[in-house]
Amino acid sequence: MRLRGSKNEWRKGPWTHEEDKLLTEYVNLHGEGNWSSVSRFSGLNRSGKSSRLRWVNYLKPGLKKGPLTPQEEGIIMELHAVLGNKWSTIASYLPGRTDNEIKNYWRTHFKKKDYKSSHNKIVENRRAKMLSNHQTVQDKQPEEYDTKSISSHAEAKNEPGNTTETPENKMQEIMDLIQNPNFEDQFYTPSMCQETYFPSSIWQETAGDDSLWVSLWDQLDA
DNA sequence: AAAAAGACCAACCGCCTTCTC
DNA sequence: AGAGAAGGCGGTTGGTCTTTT
Repeated sequence: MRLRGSKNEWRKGPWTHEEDKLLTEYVNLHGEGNWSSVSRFSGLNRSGKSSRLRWVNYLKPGLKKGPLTPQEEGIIMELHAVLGNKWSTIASYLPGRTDNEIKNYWRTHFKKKDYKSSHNKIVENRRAKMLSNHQTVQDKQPEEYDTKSISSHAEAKNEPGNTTETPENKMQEIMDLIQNPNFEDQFYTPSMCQETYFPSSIWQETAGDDSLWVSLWDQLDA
């Protein structure tokens, strides 16, 4: 059994330059992880949690500073329409951006009343089309994919009750697939920041005729 | 010029999952 | 196997800056 951490009161509030320096030195020396050891080895009076957060959201090399680009906004919008508030997942498709940053951005920009109705329409539209396309893929084109394909993945799961044909279950299944690492390997383009950043099998047919997206980006750019 | 409102963002909190012993 | 620690995540808060009235 590991020893409990000390009961000392951790410092809270904004980080100082000196604390940032100590944390950076610690990570450069010991690498990321072992956050609970930060205070012991660096002299910082910060909790491991706080240290990790500071590093991940602010100090980590490669983080982008400055406003999000229109492309990044678009990715956030679309991924949120599919994934919901899975900020860390969304952030994983935006190199240099953190989940906290995206979460903050979403709250201040897309949660506005003006955007809400548009976004809701997109969500509904996407989900409806995803469900219908997913069915088409399963019914008509299983041979198009290898062992990581949608149909084989569903079979491999072999979960009792996953054949229940409710929209909720189907949506859940699709979301499980999208979040599956193998699924990403199979269907996502190398760079999620390029023109196509969605699994082609599901999105291809919906992208072309979806005028909602175009009008939305026009609104955002206005 | 000053107060109020809104926007932005760093950081904390609590819960859940994973890991270690 | 189970308890506790550690890590990770999403929600929320509160302080600061900017814009509006």
